[in-house]
Amino acid sequence: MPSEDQTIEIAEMFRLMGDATRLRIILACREKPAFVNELAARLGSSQSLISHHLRLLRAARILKAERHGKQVFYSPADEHISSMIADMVHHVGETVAEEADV
Amino acid sequence: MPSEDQTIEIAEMFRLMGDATRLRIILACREKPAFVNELAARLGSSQSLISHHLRLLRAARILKAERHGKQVFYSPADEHISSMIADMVHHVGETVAEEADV
DNA sequence: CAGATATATGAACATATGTTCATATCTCCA
DNA sequence: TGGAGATATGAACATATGTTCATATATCTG
Repeated sequence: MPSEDQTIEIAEMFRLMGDATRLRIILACREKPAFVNELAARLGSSQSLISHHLRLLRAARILKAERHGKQVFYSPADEHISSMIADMVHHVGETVAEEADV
Repeated sequence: MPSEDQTIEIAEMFRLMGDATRLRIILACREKPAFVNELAARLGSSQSLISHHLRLLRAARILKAERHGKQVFYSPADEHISSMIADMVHHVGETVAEEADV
């Protein structure tokens, strides 16, 4: 059993992944790391919204940022988190398949 | 890449795990499945609060409920989700250890 | 340096969410 | 059947959160 502090930290991690917009950003970076404007375009969201969320994901070390001139390049920072999301993707895919079988 | 619907479903799963009270309930059931009143006592929360959260966890098939007379027994329903949480517990434990090393 | 481009940030707002309190529902037993 | 115990549920409330708009900051180029 995790400590109380760890429990809160774990919940915070899950909470960050628990918003569709943020999850899309993580998935997008997983598929192909990109600059902020590219992410905004790919996800069809405003630059401001993406940037606000990127800040949270960066602070939680889920994504990392590298500046290249005027642009900032975002990519997965935490492979463990990243593979956990992949695992959940797999899980949901399976669950849907099971339900379809019935 | 998951579909839009799947993305929302995945986010919803993470969101459910992203609240400290709910996470504590899941962890408690993982450690030792129990009746509602036991869970409330172990977590030091009100029966009402626990029950509200149990409803969400049950609906998401993260926990399952079995009635035994007047009491209702809750235990993990989804082993995959359960092991994913265990994985996150491990992850946070490691991260803390790494930071301590520095 | 001035302007343009890319990103970050702050304020404001509407909505979602967790918690509490009161009460309903269900189950057992005298 | 009536009452007590265990759980579920609804309303109300305070707070947290996601989004937008406006604007600041940073970087490059002429």
